[in-house]
Amino acid sequence: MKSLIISEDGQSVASIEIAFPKVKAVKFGEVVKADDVLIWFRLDPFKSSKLQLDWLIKNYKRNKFVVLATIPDASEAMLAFTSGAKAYINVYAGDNVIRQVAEVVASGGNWIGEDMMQYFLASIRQADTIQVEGDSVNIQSILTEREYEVAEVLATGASNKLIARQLNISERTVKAHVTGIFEKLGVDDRVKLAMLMKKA
Amino acid sequence: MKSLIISEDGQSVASIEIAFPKVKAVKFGEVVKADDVLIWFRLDPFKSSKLQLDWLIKNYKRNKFVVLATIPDASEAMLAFTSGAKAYINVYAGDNVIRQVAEVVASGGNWIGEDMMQYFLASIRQADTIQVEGDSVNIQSILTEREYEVAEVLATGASNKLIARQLNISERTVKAHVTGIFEKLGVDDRVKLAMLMKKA
DNA sequence: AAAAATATCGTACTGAAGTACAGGTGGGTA
DNA sequence: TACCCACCTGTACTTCAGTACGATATTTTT
Repeated sequence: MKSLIISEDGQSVASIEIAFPKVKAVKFGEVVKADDVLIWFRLDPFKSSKLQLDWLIKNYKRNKFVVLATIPDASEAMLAFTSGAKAYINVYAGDNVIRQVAEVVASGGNWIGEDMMQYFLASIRQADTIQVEGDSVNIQSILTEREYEVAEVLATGASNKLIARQLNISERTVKAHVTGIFEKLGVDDRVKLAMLMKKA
Repeated sequence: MKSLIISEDGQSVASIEIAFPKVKAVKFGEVVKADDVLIWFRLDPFKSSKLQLDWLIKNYKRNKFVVLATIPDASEAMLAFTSGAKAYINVYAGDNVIRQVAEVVASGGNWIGEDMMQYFLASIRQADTIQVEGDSVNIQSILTEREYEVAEVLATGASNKLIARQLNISERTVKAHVTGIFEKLGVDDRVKLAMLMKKA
């Protein structure tokens, strides 16, 4: 897979040059028609990340791309990934990292650095925990198995009747579980419970 | 970095053998003291993933590890990553992927397949968008200002009465807005709305 | 200027949510 | 054995959510 650098000023990136001596570089705004080309997109730190990415995905719909950040930042990374980036790396990453990322992306993977990984995990873990006296406690561990099942279905927006049907118990029993859950988690209505349960 | 395979029966894994001919394999339960060794941990599909991973991180605290799954599954992957795995791949992955993963992990990265990436993003993505005829549309842009305000307060778990007090309008008006919101977003109860509004 | 969208509020109704009394069974532990 | 816990169910009640009619006033769009 060939590589193409896109940056504000059309300048190249040293480490990519080392990894792929034949790499070309174009200015932000230029559109080069070429499938099967991996884009290395260098974000201009002085312009809106969102606008730059919007332009990229609009004009390079078919291409896989990697975002190069001058000052890596979790929320910018999130934006990059949700825009479809296959990797988000520091523009000063070494050529070995560049080669690695290129390989990973070419074979369908995503490259994620340790920081971003922590960020991802923190966001997801959070969804499943509540704060009890300062400690974050796993919801699953303080609910009984059945209660957790009820909570899971409830969090999809299901009514008590639906939950009952889904778990093959009476609506009354569902209510009993729900009440138990409320007490344990310290909430008083199903919306708050759903928010606590929210994962995906 | 050396490699070590750990599996239920102590059997090796073909593609890893190809990638790293000198790889050793030990049975689940055995503890081999060795720093700077990358563990390839093959999960037994017939036993609890959690218990297996708990054992691993207890006995191989210092080692980086990659989880090999027989039947890859998002929640198992989540478990693997939250347990500290650097990658989660199919046990039948080719030797090229194995080599790649080893490199990525050795240099401090995490390897994530496309499916898992989607799962991650779905969990974290600003839940501020909904799918309308395939496109993801920003909720804020399709609700009126007032409706969005109502939706925001509602998503904190507030009752209609509370929302009314908070926005200085009557409960009846809140209901009117809520009904309007439901229609626009295609939901029929406040729990589902709250889920749409929930941010990471 | 007419039409459409927005924001506000009223009454009345149905059905669901949530709680307050109950009660029963089975499994594990002190 | 006695007790606790998880799980299940019932009736009855109050409160809330959501909808179905309704309405008026203001602003924006056509």
